[in-house]
Amino acid sequence: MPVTIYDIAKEARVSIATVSRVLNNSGAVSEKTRLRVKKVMEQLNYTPNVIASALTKKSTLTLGLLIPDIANPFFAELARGVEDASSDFGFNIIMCNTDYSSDKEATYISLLKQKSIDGFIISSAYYNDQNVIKLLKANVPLVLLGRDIDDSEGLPVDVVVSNNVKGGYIATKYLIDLGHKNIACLLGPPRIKVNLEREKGYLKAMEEAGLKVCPEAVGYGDFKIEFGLKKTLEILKGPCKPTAIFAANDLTAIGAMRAIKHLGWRVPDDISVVGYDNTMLAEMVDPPLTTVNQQMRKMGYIATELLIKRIKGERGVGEKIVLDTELVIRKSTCRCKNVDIL
Amino acid sequence: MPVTIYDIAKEARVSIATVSRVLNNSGAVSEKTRLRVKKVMEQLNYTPNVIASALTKKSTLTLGLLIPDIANPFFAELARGVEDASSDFGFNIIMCNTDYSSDKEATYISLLKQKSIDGFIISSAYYNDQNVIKLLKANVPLVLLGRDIDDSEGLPVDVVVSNNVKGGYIATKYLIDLGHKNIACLLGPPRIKVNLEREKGYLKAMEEAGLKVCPEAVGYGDFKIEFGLKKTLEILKGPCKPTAIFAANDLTAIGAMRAIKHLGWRVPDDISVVGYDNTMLAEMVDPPLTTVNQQMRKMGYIATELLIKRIKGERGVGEKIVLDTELVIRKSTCRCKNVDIL
DNA sequence: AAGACAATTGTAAGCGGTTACATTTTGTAG
DNA sequence: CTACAAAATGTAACCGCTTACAATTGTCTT
Repeated sequence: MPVTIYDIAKEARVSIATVSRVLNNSGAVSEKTRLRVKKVMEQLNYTPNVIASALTKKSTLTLGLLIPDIANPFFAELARGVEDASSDFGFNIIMCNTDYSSDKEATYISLLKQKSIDGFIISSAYYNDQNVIKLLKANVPLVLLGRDIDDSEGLPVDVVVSNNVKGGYIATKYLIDLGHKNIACLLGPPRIKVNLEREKGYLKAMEEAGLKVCPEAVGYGDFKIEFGLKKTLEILKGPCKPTAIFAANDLTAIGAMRAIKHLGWRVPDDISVVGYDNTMLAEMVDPPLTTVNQQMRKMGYIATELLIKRIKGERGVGEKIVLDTELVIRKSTCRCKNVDIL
Repeated sequence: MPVTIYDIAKEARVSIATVSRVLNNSGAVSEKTRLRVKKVMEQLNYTPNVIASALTKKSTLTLGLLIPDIANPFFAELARGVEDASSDFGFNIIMCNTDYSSDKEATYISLLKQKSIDGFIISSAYYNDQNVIKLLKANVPLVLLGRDIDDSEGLPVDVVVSNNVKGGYIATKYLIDLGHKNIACLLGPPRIKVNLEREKGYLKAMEEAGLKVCPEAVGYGDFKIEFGLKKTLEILKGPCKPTAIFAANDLTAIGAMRAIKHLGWRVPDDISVVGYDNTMLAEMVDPPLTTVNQQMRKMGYIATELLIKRIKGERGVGEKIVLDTELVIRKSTCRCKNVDIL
């Protein structure tokens, strides 16, 4: 039913090889026949069948995007950047939600391989993600987005992340500069490297300022509101009595703010809160959240660009691109008033 | 390099036809050989090439999802439902952001057709979307998600939407019951049918209560914060002086709240605001937004289920499924205190 | 005008499966 | 033990396109 190169060939009185040549701008075709073939294609409203060409060329112009959850604004932003780049370069993306599960990730990967996708954009990697390692060993083109693995150096992976150590550092430093000395730190899952890095930044700032870290006031969780809420309640009821909280993402920070309000305190007057990510939520909560901005869309875009270049064979060794982070100061932070802690 | 049915056939001492039969559970294969072939597949770690089979079977187990913007939480939720269902039924989804542009939509559609996807989930349709009409005429399986077109009846389309008339009605009715008589209404683009429907619900509630609608207090926009902000400023500075605002999505409502605060009024004490969608934003803004809940994830899931059934030939005529909407009451609304309007 | 070489164009064999149809095996009634 | 239908298996064409290689045509030299 649909028109094929055979139809074009017949109508233009050439062989299918010639049709294929004008289709791919490959091989030598005289200008005269090229035009004739093109005209026939127009007339017959021909569109090439990507599946058929994929069978021999092994390229589907399709990429797989593995993220934990598209309903999470952070990943939605990344995904948007990825899709924008894909579209700009003539690729499409298949979106997969792994829900932080290695098994789901593995299932998707095997499915997508069967579909001959050209490469993977992986944003769900744990620091020692076996799925990723396996892909790399099998020499499958991929790029790590937002999350690095442990020994990416030496391997031909491109990694696009943002400067998490700096992010943790500037957030904490800002609180310290405001006079806070007792600062809690709510992190995401330790299996995700960014959390270790943000913690590192936090610790560095604390150490530089000669401040002690209260062990009960540092905790790993799961990046969700509930965690921020519960952990903050726990911390505030415990021995540490922090005057400020640094949370490793906006959702956790929002949970922290709720907990504070729930206990009858005020943000920022009694306790300052800094978040991380600068999702659209940050400017909408009350008070608007001071937070570390990551260039999520840009990260997604750049990662995809790199992957496509790799697929096209334009890249050899792997590279790690670190995008800058910066603090966006809003209303959830203020000078420390709680002097009884000093 | 990769193992094919030929390898399996040779190793299991059968023909490729038999291998294909056990692969698809089609045709008659004796239990004995079936087991033998399966074992060889295991041993050789065989995975079928979807592309090759797609060439003859014309099925790629892949669906196209067309949405305006994945970074918009509303569509992200829909997309999550869609992807969940796809995954449950063994399909994958290709995500496309149309940015509300018919041209972009058309481009994606033609690209995806070349890739032989099995069907479309379209959530970006204007009420008279020509792209959709064309697809329907070409008999391409598709389902409309969240947005209906004008004359979907009679055509073999499945449509999954939520009850927008009711949504507009209950939101407005609630405000009326709180004593508000002068209620503004901020709508999205009139080219999207849901806005007409929500307006219809609004008008119905107003009429039933015998209230007059102030023409300057009703306006179409673009579903964004900025619109809510600007339009609200305009309305509040105009002749209408409403005591409550019904906005056709949460972002617009948030914009309206900003405008109100900007003018030095308070929400809800001076002006009540109701939103629409119940995105996660609604519970995070200050004050938490009273809004109409739509079952977005469920909508996405059901739509995808229907599409897959249609692809499998299990459905004939089109059906329109209308999911219920309900009001979620939070803190952005209260009894009307502004008596000088009466 | 013939020969040499380059530029075009065509032929046919895949790519990895599916499937109609032919062939062989098996099972069972007579 | 035949005879014959049913079950199992094999053969080969095809899906729509790419591409190595062969064949043809065109251009220039001498």
